[in-house]
Amino acid sequence: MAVRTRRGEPLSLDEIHATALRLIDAGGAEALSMRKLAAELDVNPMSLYHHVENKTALLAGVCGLAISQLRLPPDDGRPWQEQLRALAHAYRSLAQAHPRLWAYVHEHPEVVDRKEGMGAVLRRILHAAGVPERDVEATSEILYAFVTGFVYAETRDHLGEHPGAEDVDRSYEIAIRLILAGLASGEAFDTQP
Amino acid sequence: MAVRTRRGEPLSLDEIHATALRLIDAGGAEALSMRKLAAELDVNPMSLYHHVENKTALLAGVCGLAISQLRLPPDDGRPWQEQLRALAHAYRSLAQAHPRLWAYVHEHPEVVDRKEGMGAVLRRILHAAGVPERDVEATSEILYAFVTGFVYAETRDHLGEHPGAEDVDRSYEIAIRLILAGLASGEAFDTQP
DNA sequence: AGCTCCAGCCATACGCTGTATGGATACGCT
DNA sequence: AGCGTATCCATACAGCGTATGGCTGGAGCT
Repeated sequence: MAVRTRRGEPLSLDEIHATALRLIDAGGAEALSMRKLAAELDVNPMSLYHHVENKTALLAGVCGLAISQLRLPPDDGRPWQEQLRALAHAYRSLAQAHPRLWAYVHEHPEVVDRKEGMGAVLRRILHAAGVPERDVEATSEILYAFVTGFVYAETRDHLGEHPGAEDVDRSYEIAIRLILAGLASGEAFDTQP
Repeated sequence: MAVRTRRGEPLSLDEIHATALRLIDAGGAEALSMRKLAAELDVNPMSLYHHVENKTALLAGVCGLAISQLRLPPDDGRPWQEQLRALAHAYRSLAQAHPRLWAYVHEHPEVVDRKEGMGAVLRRILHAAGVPERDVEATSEILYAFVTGFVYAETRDHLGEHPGAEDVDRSYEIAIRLILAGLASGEAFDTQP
């Protein structure tokens, strides 16, 4: 079952994912090529294809690995405002841990299943916030878009230059409060009963 | 000055931009290649480089052409809410006119100068909305991120399947109202004087 | 008229990409 | 002993952006 490889140990999927993530962190997803990855692993490029279907599957795997790190806030008794803050914070932390990978995620939203995990928690919170039932789904999509839009822009800028973490955090605070106040007002949902 | 070309007329930058936009509308920016574009124009690939520095410059040109279509709402006396709606609407219309090109714009924000046009109008409106001076800049960036995030998601989904334009417009209405209510509340800006 | 200049166009080539195809190797199992 | 199979590798193909350099033929000048 084992073939004498030019390196010691045979390849493993985890090792592939880990090195791919390293390369992406260093140079972005567009700097990742199967050949460079193979070189990094001291392996023939084609060997990768025995562990991974193709490059997009590889990238999906790496993204899934990162997403699985997301720690969703539990449904404790805290007010919905705090729970929403916690959820946004968890998402933002994830993005900040691997900004370049997250750029890829933003550009390929299909790798993250919004129906799962995150989406459910978000809908629960919106329900608690008094959003009318028929608008919970749409509002969930909207807030997801707002947060991803903000975090995308933030991580992008952050890669370029460092404008002072204080300003950034203040911006983040303003953004969150805008959303909370908008939700709390209830003015967004009263077109017809 | 003119060389017998394999087609009749010599190439022009406008013609290049127009056909590039057509190809992008049809298959997205990633389906645009210099060779395909040249074939479409019945010209040798290298001929393009006498009118365009390279591919990214070409894409920037096409984007700029689209962006120049943006009709910024004038500073009439209307309340800031309506002006903000108008601005968002203008932006959204632009994206909907060329969704696939806009996907590229979202993924390469550097092609659009936020300091210019759009940004100035947005800051003016926020000022009228009573946003404290020191937070106008940050809030402008935030709203820009919110709107682009929403429009990006919307145009993306819209490319996949057609979930009914009514739902989409209702979502858009909710999103706008969320922002307006959040701004109107003033709760986002009272950390310290 | 003859000259140069050069804008516009094209042919060739290089290094890069993802991956289809098929062959080599070496272990576990019967 | 021999087979199945998991893993790895060599070669090759089509496509990409573009560097380099050569051709052509009108414009402008002497």
